[in-house]
Amino acid sequence: MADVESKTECENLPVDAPERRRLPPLLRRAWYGLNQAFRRRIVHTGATPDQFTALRCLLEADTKGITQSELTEMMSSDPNTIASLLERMEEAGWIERKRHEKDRRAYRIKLKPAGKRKYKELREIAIALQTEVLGSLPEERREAFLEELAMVADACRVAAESGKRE
Amino acid sequence: MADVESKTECENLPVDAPERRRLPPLLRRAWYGLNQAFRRRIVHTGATPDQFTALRCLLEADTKGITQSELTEMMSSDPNTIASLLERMEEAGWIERKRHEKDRRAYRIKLKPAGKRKYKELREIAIALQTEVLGSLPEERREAFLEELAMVADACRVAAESGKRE
DNA sequence: TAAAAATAGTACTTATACGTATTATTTTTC
DNA sequence: GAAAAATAATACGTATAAGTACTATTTTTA
Repeated sequence: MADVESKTECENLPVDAPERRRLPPLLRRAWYGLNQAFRRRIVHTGATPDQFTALRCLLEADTKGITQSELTEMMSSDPNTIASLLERMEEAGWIERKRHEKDRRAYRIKLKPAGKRKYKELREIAIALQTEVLGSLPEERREAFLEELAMVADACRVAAESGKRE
Repeated sequence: MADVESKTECENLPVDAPERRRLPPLLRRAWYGLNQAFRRRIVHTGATPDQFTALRCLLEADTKGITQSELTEMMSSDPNTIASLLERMEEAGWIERKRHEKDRRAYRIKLKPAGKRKYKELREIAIALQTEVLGSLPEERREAFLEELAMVADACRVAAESGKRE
């Protein structure tokens, strides 16, 4: 792995040297910052960032209603986390869970009208924030950046899956 | 269906259309995936990803020892979270907290030898993972990507700070 | 088709995120 | 220089992340 002489000057430093930009701290800063900003902007609605993410996934999914497993996958999350998330959302009256007609182990999660209204309310705020944050990049770089971020995100998922049960 | 004139075809879709790449889900996927992968690879060491982050910050900081507030800032975290994190790390014998000699409200957090050893052990694994994930990008794009991610991360922090107490 | 393996979801646990309130101390202000 | 404001850390509460173990059900396999 140790190559390089003639590239940029940082290439001779270890990948985790404090002087270099490092992926994990940057991802952490970006995600925590975005999440905090969003939480603070929506606290008056009674929703949390994760609840918004769940509402979005449900709205964009099949109208028949997806299962908790499918939502877990869509949210890059964990079955336990999703179960308690949905429990609170059901109490709030935003969703309902009905037994799957083909597989009685599973539920179909469906958005209720109150959930759709809540989503619309939150979406405006989310779009404004996203636009604000992406505005920090030159416009001609935005699509390429998202493309590269998608590649990195996929690589992270692959790394996570590979270590699953060893 | 509104279609395109001058830009790329996606530019007429709302920024949050499911067909487009969207910053928040991508950041979520990347961060959660990276964190999960790292957690699974270090579980045998008895440490968690956040504990590693704290160890790294402490090691790279002033040898006199930083305060909890400073660590909170460095980790983009919260004073409460840091307090309980450090409590566990102190029990594990990796750090110690001494009263600050100038400001008796504050502590100086110092790495103990066991903490330094633990960090060295974890660092190898962290570097391998980071290299693996960044390897998903063409080499000539990596520095620019990190640069742009830093800009986005800063914008996220600014957005989070601006909504702090309103 | 009966036993084994896989899957959907829950219960319980620990770690983290972060909000509000409180205490101890320092800094600011009048 | 004393009261007011700010700051460092803690206590307590709720939400989320994710692991292990468990139940109920479905699918696979022998």
